[in-house]
Amino acid sequence: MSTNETLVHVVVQTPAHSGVAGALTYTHDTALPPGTLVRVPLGAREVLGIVWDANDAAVPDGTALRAVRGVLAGLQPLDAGWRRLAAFAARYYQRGLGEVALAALPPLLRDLTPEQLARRLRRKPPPATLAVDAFAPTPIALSAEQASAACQIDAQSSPALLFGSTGSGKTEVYLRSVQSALADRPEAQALVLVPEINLTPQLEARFRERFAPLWGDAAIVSLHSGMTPPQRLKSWLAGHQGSARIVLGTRMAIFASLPRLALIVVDEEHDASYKQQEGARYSARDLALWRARDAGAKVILGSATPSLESWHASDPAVGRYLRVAMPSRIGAAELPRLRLVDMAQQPRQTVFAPPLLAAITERIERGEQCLVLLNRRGYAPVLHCHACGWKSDCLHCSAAQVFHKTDGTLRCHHCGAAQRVPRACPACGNPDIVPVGRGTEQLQEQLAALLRNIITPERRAARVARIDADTTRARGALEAQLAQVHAGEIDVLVGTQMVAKGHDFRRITLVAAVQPDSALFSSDFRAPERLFALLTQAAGRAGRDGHYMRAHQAVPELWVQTWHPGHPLFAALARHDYPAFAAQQLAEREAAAMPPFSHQALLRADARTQEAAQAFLRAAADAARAASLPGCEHVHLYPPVPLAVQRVANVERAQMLLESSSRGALQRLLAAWQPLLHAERCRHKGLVRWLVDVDPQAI
DNA sequence: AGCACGCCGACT
DNA sequence: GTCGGCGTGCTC
Repeated sequence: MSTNETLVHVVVQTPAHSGVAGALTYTHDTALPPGTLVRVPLGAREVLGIVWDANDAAVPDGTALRAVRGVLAGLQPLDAGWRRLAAFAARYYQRGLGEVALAALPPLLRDLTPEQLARRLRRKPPPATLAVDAFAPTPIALSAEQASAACQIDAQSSPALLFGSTGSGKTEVYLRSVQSALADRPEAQALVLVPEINLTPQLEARFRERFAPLWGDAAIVSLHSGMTPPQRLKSWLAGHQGSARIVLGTRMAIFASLPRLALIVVDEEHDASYKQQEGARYSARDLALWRARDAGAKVILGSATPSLESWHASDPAVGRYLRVAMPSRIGAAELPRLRLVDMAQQPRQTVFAPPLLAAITERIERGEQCLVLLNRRGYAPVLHCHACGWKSDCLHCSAAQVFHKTDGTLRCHHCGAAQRVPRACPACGNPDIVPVGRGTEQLQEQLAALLRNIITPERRAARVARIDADTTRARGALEAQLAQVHAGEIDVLVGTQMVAKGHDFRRITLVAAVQPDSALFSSDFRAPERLFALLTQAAGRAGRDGHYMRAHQAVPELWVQTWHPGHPLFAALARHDYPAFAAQQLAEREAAAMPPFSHQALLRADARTQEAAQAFLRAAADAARAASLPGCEHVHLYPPVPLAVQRVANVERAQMLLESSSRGALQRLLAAWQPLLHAERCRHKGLVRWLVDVDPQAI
């Protein structure tokens, strides 16, 4: 190394399982500030890297240092706040720093040479399309509740939990908060997270309408995985360079580079989609709280059915978050009335109980719309041969292949394997194989048959449509289908939970959940919480438009078919009493020392055989105890168990639950365990991989 | 994870 | 003779 060369520490995308965990050391002819993006040689490749603070980078011995190949000049270095966020996420979720930091950048940036990036940056003159002569945004009159909520949130610096029932106008409060956070500080930025890609367009339209006249069209950008790589890079750069003042996005947007972050909004904060389920298994909601605190920004979590974690944190006795309630629907719209159908009182094999069918019919005849929910795609979850007992089991997974009648296939929803439906039983040749159970396809078919003689006020036959992941696979398909519903061309909409979230259907007055019971007695302790949220959300689709409801003298209803009408969950649901439901659930959780009264992590192992997977987990636990790792005595290690779907794509899966009353102890154990797990891995052949899931959202 | 190097079967 | 199968092993 010549005297004018200096060492730089660079993180690159090295996987957690490789030996290289932290930063690698390179040479460069000048010092580079931390956060600078560089191209460096790595083995035979040249990869993107981020110059990192040099704290404790292990000085390599023996290996010859290589030189930085190029610097992505023209880009401000990623600031210290962003680097702290990446470092925290890597540490907390037990992944490599390089893996987390590089995955947080737009993919296109990883592939561009410095020259290509420079060209891209040059191509974009700052679009000063500020619509000076546009109308100032019409100040919408807030309801007293909204005004009070906005005011309370403004006055506090602690995180706010905006507890507002569906249709209470939470979005308007977000808009006000964004406005007040950005109005006085010309550089300040806001980040708004939504659970699903589907929800970004309507939210973006709302924000654009309000703020484009103030700050220009370029001030609002979206960031989610549905965008093309160039679009994503463009939005990311806009946030990084400060030209975007409002970034709307899904969970990945929590890692956007926002040097002047002043506010983070997490809409529908209870939604499970905020938890990443592969790679670094982060919770964007939890990171939002961390990032806001670190950046000195305000954070607002919004939900009609908050997660019990957030609800507990906002308990005045706990006082970590400020709880702000908005119980009323705006426009004097009523909350739906709950109609429970006791399936024990219905004829055997009932799909639609007669009173429900009558209610749906009545609504159609009045020109209103209905939404029917069933959380199962396809026609039937399994095909069965009564002659020999054959079932349409997937060859590669411990699950049945689902019968899709529309395209005549059997499909495994776990590994994706698909095949044509056999004409006869593959085992015994019996031509009479029958579908067992029901999916959305079948529901749509049966409803269409049951309603075929029903005539709408426009004197046409009733129409039943279906929206689920299968009908919305094509680009723009969901928008097209929603437009049909809005145009009144559809009378009954059958769908999975994807239609229960967020969308505004003005003419839907009845929502029905036909088969929600499985969640009542699930082994997952969060299942009731999720069911309550789903049914509340679904009910929220009905009767949102007070004007429409009054004009039609319509009463919004939520119908639930159940074998357990006496279940306390339904009593709370009927009263729209989330606080009572939450109090009862929290009491149970506290008694059983479950989250939020304890902290959990999962150690999962995937192997060729279930025995190998469990053997690895047992050996890992033994190693931890033998080494009496820090935190070990305060963490309970449960015995390894197979996952609910034990085998997927010919890989056997097992997991071990770790539980502790101390988050710190759990974190210390996991960190100290990491090297032992790496070492243990080599001794277990047949082991495919292992991974850690901190704060798992399902166990 | 990539991407090498490395040692054995069916093709121009 | 070589194109290519995927088994180990390394990346500052």
